[in-house]
Amino acid sequence: MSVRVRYAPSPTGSPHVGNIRTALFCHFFARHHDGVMFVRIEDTDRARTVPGVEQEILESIRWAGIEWQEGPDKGGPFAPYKQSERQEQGIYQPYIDELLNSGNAYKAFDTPEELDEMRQYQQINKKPFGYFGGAWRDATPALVGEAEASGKKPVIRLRMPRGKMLVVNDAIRGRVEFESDLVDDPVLIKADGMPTYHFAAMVDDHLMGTTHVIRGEEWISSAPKHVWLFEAFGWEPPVFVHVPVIKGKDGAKLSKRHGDTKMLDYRAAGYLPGALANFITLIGWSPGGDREIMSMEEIASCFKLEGLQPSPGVFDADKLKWMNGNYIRALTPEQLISEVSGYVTNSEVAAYFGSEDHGDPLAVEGLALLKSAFESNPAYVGRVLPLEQERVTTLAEFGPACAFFFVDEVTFDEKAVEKWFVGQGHVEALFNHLIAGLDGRSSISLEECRALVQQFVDQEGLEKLGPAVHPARVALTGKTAGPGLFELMEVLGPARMLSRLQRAKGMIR
RNA sequence: GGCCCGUUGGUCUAGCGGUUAGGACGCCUCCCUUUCACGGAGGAGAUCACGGGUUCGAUUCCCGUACGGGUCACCA
Repeated sequence: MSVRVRYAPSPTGSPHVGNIRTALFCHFFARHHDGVMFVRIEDTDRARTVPGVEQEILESIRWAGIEWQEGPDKGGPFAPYKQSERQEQGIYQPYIDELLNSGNAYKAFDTPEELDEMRQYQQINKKPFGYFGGAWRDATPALVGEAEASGKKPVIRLRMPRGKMLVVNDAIRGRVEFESDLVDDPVLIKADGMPTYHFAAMVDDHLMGTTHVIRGEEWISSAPKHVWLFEAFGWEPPVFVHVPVIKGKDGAKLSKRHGDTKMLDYRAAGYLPGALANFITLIGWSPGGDREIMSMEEIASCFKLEGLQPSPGVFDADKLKWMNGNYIRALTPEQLISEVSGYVTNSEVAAYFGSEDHGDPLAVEGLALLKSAFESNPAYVGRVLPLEQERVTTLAEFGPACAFFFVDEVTFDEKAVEKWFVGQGHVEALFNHLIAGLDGRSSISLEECRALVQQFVDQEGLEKLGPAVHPARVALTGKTAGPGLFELMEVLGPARMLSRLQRAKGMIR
């Protein structure tokens, strides 16, 4: 039987890295088995559905490099792939009727207030919480008829069995047992007529031929309800795969408090999708052995359920940065240019670094400089970028790192000026030497730059390059750290260097 | 609180009865070198949560305990 997995997000909030990791697992599993991955939108809660989120979900998984064959955006043999539409088409009706007729479901007319009271009572008396019968599980037909006649809108609940051991076969944990007496009767159809997750997802999983249900660990405690539903229908259940949650540095479930959690925030922050996808699939999954940096293809080819971990993992932002730097360094010059130009023109980037949570004026400024340089002098940018490639860990860092290439007047670092412009007797002579060598030229090669500096070193009888290189770098960039001096000189060109050198001369003390 | 799941250096992990417990991030040292970074070579850091078994032998198997997590909605 060929594998069919579903990614079934609920459009109630922006997808975060945990959600996307689940989607990644679905994708790799399906691809590994040449199976099908489909997306199904679980929007049965009308009140909590947030407009636009469905698009964000699709955009997030698309950016992550996930491929799906069927979904709300592309249709498929089991369309529609949105539960609200399936409900409108009456797809769930015959199944709830079937359950009602077989006695596996019943109508309950409790009011929310009555249920509240019940829960309070259970809490005070230290009883298990939940609907274990209430007033309606065993109500007489007469009573039900009466309630119906009075116009009350009931919910429909699943009648869980009593005195039975419910077994969930989890692909990661093996056999997990639940005493049925401790599992309460879940609502299948709400009073407004909409199905709940418990009902719609299981019916759809069956109807859509789902072979494996890959979902978050938070579902494991309701899994016995799902298993029973399949049994009540006489259907073959799918294989359940409950993947562990992702935690923040403090050990609590990843949330907004931990900084970025929205998937697309990482795009705005300058992460490459391949790096992010690589990194998050390694939380809770391992190919075995030492492999870490892997392309989507590589992961798909060796992805096995056995590599999935049962315990939660912590999201280590430092390691993500390292991995992203790795991916940036692996970019060809052409890829580098296209990645960065796409990045700086993305409006969500400026918004991200301008926001209160991630405010970073230096990034905003540097990225704006980069963006306008792309417009005015793309060839120059193309030469600048490779010089910083191995020095950044995110696309955003190209902004501040490259800024000195694009400004008319560099910003001098106080300490750098202090160290190299003060009390260094040879610096003025150095600058004059460079100015003389640069004057009148339209361009200069890396080797010519080296020769020019070397010439001064020889003239002055200096033992090392340092005393010439360091002041020159500060004069040209304002900083003590950056690309190799000769590389940066070549790209900067004579004209820019001349004006910087002149200005720096005035700062010698 | 009930039920369920988990527990290898700070973090992600390899391991699947016998290993000097391996790798990666981070940290430190050194090398390379015109700085930073990259790269390279080392280092510190784990009584494999604890206590009992099983076994000739347990990080690996079983049972408790502790700790952590998940879940107890007409939310998913």
